[in-house]
Amino acid sequence: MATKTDKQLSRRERQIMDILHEQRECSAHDIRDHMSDAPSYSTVRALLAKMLEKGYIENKQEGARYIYFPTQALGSARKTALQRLVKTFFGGSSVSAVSALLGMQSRELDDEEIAQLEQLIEDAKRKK
Amino acid sequence: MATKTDKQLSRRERQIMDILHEQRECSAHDIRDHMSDAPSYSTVRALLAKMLEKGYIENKQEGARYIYFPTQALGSARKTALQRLVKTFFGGSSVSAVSALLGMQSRELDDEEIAQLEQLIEDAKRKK
DNA sequence: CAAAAGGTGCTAAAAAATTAGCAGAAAATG
DNA sequence: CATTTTCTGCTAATTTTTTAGCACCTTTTG
Repeated sequence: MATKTDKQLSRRERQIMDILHEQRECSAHDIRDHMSDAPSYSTVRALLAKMLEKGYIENKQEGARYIYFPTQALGSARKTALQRLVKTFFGGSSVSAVSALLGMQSRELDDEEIAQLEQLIEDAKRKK
Repeated sequence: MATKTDKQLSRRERQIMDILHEQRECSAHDIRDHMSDAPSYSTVRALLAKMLEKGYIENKQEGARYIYFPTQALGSARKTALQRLVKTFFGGSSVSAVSALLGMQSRELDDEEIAQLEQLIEDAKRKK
């Protein structure tokens, strides 16, 4: 079954989707405020209307205005994004991607994060 | 200094960039063959010409035809892509992203990969 | 409760992206 | 070495995206 969401997003739509994923939910104004090269408010609303229609996002009434949020659950959006990235930039190797992620980390990891990572490897070992 | 490459890519341009990143280098035909919903050959070439002009990609003559490849080095392209993804989908936490990466891994990791991961953590610890 | 502020829906114009087609040059082929 | 094939450069048309503006409704505020 081909959902509406498999259509590719236009440049502005992608920009708005990214903001919604990062912020979880936003009013039209919030979104505009997060756009570095923001167009007019009217434009943002037109884009949101189109994205609603295409099914990328949903909205809920909150007091006087609408709050917008992505239709796709965060978990699956993350998964899709990661899969694409690993395929495109790392030849499909998750481990390479992990390596790059840890390597580019500027600040040091704190104890808790180290522990988390060790746990993840433990899990991977046990799964084997 | 604002490079040409900071402009956002259009839908088709992004599609082609992804293919070039994945394949490293391609002829116009190669690219078309990798597009699932490919337009005409003529169209692909027009897109490539525009991307050349904007500086996203470069080409080299190989025998009769041109071979295209991304201007940005693989390493920095990876870094940019990862940073965006971590920011957008994981609230800036690399460790969360690593967790998701390892978690969604369908097949088990082999011994070598486990060893690599352990080494990465060692490095992170020592850096601290 | 009148005025102002802030929100929405709809419409239409401007700009950008996407597309195909044709003419000509270079290489491959018999 | 003529013919066919393959590629390029250029042009122009179509489609999609992006944009602003207007008219109206709802809430806030003095």
